[in-house]
Amino acid sequence: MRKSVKRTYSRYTEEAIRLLANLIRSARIEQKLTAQEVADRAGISRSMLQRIEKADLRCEIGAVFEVATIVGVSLFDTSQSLTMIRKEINRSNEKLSLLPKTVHKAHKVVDDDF
Amino acid sequence: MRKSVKRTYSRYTEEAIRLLANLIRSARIEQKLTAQEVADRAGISRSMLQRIEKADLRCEIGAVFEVATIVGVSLFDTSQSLTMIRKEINRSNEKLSLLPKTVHKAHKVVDDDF
DNA sequence: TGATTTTGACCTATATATAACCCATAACAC
DNA sequence: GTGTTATGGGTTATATATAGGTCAAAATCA
Repeated sequence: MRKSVKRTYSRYTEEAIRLLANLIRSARIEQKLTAQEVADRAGISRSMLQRIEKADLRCEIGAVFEVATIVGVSLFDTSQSLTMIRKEINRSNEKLSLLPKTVHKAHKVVDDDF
Repeated sequence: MRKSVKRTYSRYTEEAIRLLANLIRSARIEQKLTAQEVADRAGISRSMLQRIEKADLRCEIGAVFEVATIVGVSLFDTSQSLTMIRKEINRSNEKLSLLPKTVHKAHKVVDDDF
């Protein structure tokens, strides 16, 4: 079953996406690309691009990132290139392999006997 | 009407989201937070968090960013704080106000009369 | 100015994502 | 080792996002 979904977001989340949306729109206009053009290239509908540029929080992250890539907005400042981002992925994979696989909370050792 | 959606993504998009997913999982485990805990805090289901950590491209960007925020992964290197990100938003708003509102392609001046 | 194009805001039918289960197994703590 | 919890991988009913369309208004350009 599914409950009706009503999300809340932190201020930081909202504004981060707001910034990303603004950057995307700026970049598109600077490059004189029509909304329809970008939508076509990204494989999405124009109405979807509208939502992305309006910072709609419920857009698919893949669609948003794809549009960002198309208009030239880099997602990670540290890694604007594919090779850079791959290095970062490798680093994170190494790190993950060293970390425990699961997180365990302390047993609920019923310590209430005093 | 709606056509069946089959998306394609650039390599860069895929790997950027892969990196983000890895960073999220690392951060969660480092902080000894259970998947269920993070999901609850983010207001999403555990299965959704699983998809986020597996770099599923079709997750809502709001949910992904919210989880990132919760476990402490900064979205923009340049702006880890709310005040910083707001400055960036202001800058982008100024920029947008200076840009043309729409993009126009050259008229298809039917120049085929020669 | 007028011609042309882009955009924003709707709407609808349908494909799809989602929450909430379940279960088996893995991982950890002791 | 045992006991406990976390996780991965499914399934299902339903809420919701999506593509695709329309229309009017705004913006650009000659």
